[in-house]
Amino acid sequence: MSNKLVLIDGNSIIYRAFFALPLLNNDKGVYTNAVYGFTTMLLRILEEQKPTHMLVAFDAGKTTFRHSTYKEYKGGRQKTPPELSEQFPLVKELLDKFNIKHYQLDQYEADDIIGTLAKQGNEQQWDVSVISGDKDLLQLVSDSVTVNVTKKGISDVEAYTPSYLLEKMEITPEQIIDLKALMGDSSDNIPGVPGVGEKTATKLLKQFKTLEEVYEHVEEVSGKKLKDKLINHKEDAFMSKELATINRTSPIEISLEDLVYTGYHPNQVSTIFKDLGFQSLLERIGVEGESEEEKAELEALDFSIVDEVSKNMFTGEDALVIEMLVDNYHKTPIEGIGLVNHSGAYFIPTEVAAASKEFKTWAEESSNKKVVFDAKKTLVALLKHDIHLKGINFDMLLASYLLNPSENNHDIPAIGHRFGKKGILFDEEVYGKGAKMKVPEESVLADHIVRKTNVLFELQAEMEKQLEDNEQLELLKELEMPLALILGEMEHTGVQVDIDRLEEMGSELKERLDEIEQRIYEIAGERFNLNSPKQLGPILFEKLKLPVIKKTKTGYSTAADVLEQLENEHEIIPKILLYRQLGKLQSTYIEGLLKVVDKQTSKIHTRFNQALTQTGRLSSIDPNLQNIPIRLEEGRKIRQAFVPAKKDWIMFAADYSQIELRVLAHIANDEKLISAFKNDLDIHTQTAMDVFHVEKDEVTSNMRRQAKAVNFGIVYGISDYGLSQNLGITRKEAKRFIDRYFESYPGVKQYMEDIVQEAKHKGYVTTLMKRRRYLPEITSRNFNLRSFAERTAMNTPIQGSAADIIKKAMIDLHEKLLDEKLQARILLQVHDELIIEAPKEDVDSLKEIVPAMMENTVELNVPLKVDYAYGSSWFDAK
DNA sequence: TTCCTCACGC
DNA sequence: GACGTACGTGAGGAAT
Repeated sequence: MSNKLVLIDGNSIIYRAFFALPLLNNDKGVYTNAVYGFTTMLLRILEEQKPTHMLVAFDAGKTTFRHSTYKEYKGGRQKTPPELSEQFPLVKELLDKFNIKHYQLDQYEADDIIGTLAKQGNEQQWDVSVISGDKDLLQLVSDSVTVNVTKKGISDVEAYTPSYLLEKMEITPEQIIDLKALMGDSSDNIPGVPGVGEKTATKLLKQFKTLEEVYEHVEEVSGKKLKDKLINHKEDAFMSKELATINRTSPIEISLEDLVYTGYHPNQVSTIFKDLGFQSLLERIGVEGESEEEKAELEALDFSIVDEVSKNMFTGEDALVIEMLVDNYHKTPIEGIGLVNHSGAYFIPTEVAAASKEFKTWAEESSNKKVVFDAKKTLVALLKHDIHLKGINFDMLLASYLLNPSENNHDIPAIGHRFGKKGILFDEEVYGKGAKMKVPEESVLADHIVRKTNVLFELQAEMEKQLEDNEQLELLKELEMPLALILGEMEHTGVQVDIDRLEEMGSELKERLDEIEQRIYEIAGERFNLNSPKQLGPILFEKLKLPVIKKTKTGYSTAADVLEQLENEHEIIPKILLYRQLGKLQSTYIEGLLKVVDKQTSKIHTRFNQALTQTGRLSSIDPNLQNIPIRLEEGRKIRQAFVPAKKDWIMFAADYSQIELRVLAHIANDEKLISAFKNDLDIHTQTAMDVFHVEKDEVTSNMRRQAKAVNFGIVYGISDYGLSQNLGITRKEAKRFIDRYFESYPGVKQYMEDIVQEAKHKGYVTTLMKRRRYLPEITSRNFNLRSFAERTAMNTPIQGSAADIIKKAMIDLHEKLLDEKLQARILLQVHDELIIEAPKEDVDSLKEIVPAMMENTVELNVPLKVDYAYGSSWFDAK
């Protein structure tokens, strides 16, 4: 088998990579973009070329033998940026891990090392491949030496063989040197002959073959000016030739045999990849058995697998982890339980804990403090085993969320890594993912769970300290943690669903949908997949020749706002809109809800995600009960299926009226806005009066609609563009509305300006209850990123404070219902409203209690106002 | 699986 | 003047 030698021009590739890629850095703040680019290139070469011998050559230092010929050689170059310099040692370290030789030689450049070895390889008739970003190296091309030059960026190379070179540049490899001699090279400061560029040089070489020949026959050169220049700069030309010539007999101290390459060990490489933060490359090197390997590296952790729980395992300050493999803890079995405290670490198999009286006693005693990860999940999971967990003292999930909501991974291993705890694997590494996910054998499972519990135990103090520094400890302990328990109860209680009612609506819908669908096919003259915008687009805009209003990345847009503009153009449009509307009801709400109803109890148990949104709001999943239709009557009927769990009970719904705008009035301390709310005016009408400068009775419904959209925009932090889309007006008009709004409410304008400054100064904004949102992009030079951050700075204190308020109201109300010994219970929260179920006879009490608790939970300089209603279903509570 | 488009709520 | 524009969840189709 013939040998394959790969020679890489290290400097050239690293420079290319550095300038081609954005300035990435890893979690330690080390710049890695050039290393990353170099590594991707390296991996590709290893895969594609399968070298038997390999070397990466580097330039040695400032001066080379060429400087004695011409001291200006490479003069005028920009200094290498420090962000790049620091990456060279990293590349060399990386090469060591790959078992790839690298070499540099004093007074010589990488080119010369490569030239010398390429020549040796050529003589041995090896297959030689050179990789560089520099076309100078093309002089090395021969039948057995291929030179690969990176094209723009580093992702692609162009392989030069003698014939390709001839085709592309119309010259031979040897002539590359002559070409350089004539045209020079500004990047290396090689002078060449002034006025001779690539075109002229190529022409001359085609005619005379070599530089020497050119000068021997210089009289035959056509064009007087060119001739004169050649004659006048003869010395420059020959010096340039000398400079451009790669030395193929450098005094290197290595031989071809030293370059033997036998492959790398993925584990050795994976360590440095992890240090550098090259997660995406780990897979590429096939670190499959990573969990096994990694585990071997983890320090052993002592723990016992418990077969009987005993009192003396507990200290009264214990970390507890309830492990489940699937996120839906309402219907997922517990895989095992971890317990760590000052005196020991334990793995308790689920059935051992479930059967243990000792465990239940410990768990239910509130004076036993528990450190947990995700109090709500822990609580709900144990409730299913009839264990009522009390005494939760710290919730790491919520703590991590409060410290930085923009962190999107809050599981224990991720938090552990962020806080420098390395002795832990990610769940995915232990359990696998997707179809390959499975429970490992008990010893592996137990080890992983105990490690997690250990991280939890060890990090509590540090995280509390950080929260304390941020003045957020109260937010955690007095707001989010108590709320978690209430949410847990709400989820566990669930909402009763009238399945028959849903199915009835479903079959009605099905009939109507079938009918509309058939009618649409008739009008279109063909059958197609109506749910596919990709298929619908051509039908509407090609076959029926409707005007194209908007395009998406993949074709014509058929979104509702587009179709609405075409409503009167063709009879098919309203039918499609109706089909979409009803189809949504059918698939998401009827079928979707039926899928998640507990067949035994006919109840739905959503999960409120308390550690997700950037503003502090909750979200609801599996199913989402925060987006049940209400705007259109047809959809609103879905709410008829949400009913009280018990006979003679009612649904009671209470919602804050304009809570965000009231919060804005308070935070901005805007006199006009405050007085509008103090006088309990219709805020949209008031805004219309102020923006359009009209009296109350002159406000038309259209003016009010526009004013409402402006208020909406203020609350949600949308841009002039967003407002223009909302109102179907131009961006300029939208901007005028916003300007007028600010003229009317100078306090609001001042607040908006101040909060942006504050965000720039501190790097974050806060809410009423000290929730934080970091906005690093507020200082970005990118207009979009910065604008977005600015709008976020304005909006988050408003939305976030409103979220704080309703959260506190839930705690107050929950406590009050207990105090009053009412059976009423909160079922759902939908951002500004609470859904409660209660016995009929509690209604009078609720009418008093609920608004009172919600309105008085905080005191602002405007009143909070709560509206309420009740009835025999959620639909009727309107 | 993952991405895109669409649609529902606040 | 560019850029791509409140936050969420979920369904279905299409490309991988």
